[in-house]
Amino acid sequence: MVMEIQRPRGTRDFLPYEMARRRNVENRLRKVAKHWGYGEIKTPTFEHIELFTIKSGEGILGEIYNFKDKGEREIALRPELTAPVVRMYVEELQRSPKPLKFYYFDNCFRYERPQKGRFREFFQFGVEIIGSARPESEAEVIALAVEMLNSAGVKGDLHVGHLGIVRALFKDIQPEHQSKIMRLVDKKDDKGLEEFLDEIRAPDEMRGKLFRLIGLRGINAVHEARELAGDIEAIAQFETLLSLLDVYGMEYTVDLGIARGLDYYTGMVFEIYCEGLGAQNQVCGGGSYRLAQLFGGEDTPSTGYAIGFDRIMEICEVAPQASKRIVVVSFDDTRKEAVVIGNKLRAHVPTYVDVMGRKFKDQISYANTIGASHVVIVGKNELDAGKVALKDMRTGEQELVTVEEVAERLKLD
RNA sequence: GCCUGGGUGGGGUAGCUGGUCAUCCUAUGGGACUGUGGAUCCUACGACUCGGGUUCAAAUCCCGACCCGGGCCCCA
Repeated sequence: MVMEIQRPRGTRDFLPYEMARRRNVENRLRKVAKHWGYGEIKTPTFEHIELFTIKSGEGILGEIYNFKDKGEREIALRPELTAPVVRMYVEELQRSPKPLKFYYFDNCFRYERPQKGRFREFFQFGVEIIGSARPESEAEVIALAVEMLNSAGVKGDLHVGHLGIVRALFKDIQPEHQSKIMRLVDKKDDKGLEEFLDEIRAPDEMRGKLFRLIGLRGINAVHEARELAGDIEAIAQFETLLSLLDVYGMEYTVDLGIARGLDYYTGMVFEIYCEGLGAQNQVCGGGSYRLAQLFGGEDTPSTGYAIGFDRIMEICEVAPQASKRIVVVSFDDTRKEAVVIGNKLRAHVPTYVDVMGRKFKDQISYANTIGASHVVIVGKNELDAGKVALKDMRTGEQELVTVEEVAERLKLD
């Protein structure tokens, strides 16, 4: 008795139909990224674990898939792709012309409890723009994210915030306390936040401003934020960003309560939410960050985001691209000719030739079962005329043509 | 990590107040119809997630593990 081996928890097999859907959506996203001038990159599936432990934040740590390799190195399967991209930049691209614009589509790994829209191996389609701290690049990145989602037929709610504004309030507090505060803000855990502020004896004035600030929403938020935080650089930049988003024609909600789970964000942050995903309603998240310095490079501002590809697949209604395919059917005395003809047709259109030793009728029946659009009949009668019979499976009509004509008519665009 | 619902052939199901050989549909292989598909008929294949426990007897009751779904947390 052998044990049946199952796939590990939180992983998936993708069958042909689902893969066709995924490729379809993937190609749409790629096309948009390409047209906006972003170049595809690929980084290793695993990295040294420090790359992710340095600055990704507590949240990520417990979720990392890690192991020691045979050379005793601590290795981690990547839980996300921003850190690897910045590592790559520091390692080999610091002296290239700015800004650098990259996109990637790859699998990531997190040890979490699987749920709807959440897996242990999942796919992110992401974008990073490196070398610009300007609101122009932030606006472009956000617009690109929305455009990509649109291309997949996904409509989401865009929320935009700015960590620099909130952080300016407590710039005198220790960094560890700051990130703890941001986490509480992110969770919208007002009670926990109050308790923590008590604990570190935060000044009353700051507390009041903080609570009002993170509650700010909508168009007047910037104006009110200025009254609360003063006329600081971050607000001016945020204001410019918002006006640029207007230029792009974006619809958005200002939300200064966005904090994000990864600790490396420093400026603009945004999230896009969608219906129909249960608890995992976020399909895209990103912002501006500074990571290069941490990885031994020069301080370099960057902006990026990642789209939860699997979540998009969950809600978008994209079907696989209709695939043409034909079946070559033959008789016992024409099987070899059928192989030759099948080979010619394969250069132009997906072609099936019987490999089951089936009889003529069953071959046609099979063609019907797999939804072939056409059948090419290779029989003695047809061959004697130097032709084959092309049968349209939908109409049932059939005509005598040459192999070249079949190729010409059915070839892929 | 926490709370909650659930696991019967490849897919979908009946049985689940313990008791013939576990039901039916579908899919798949083979066959009949013998150079023209979807139908029909015959046939083959194939399951109680795993491990303990209770019992004369467990798919059925109990416990645990594993896996799946939903929620919390976190995040994409």
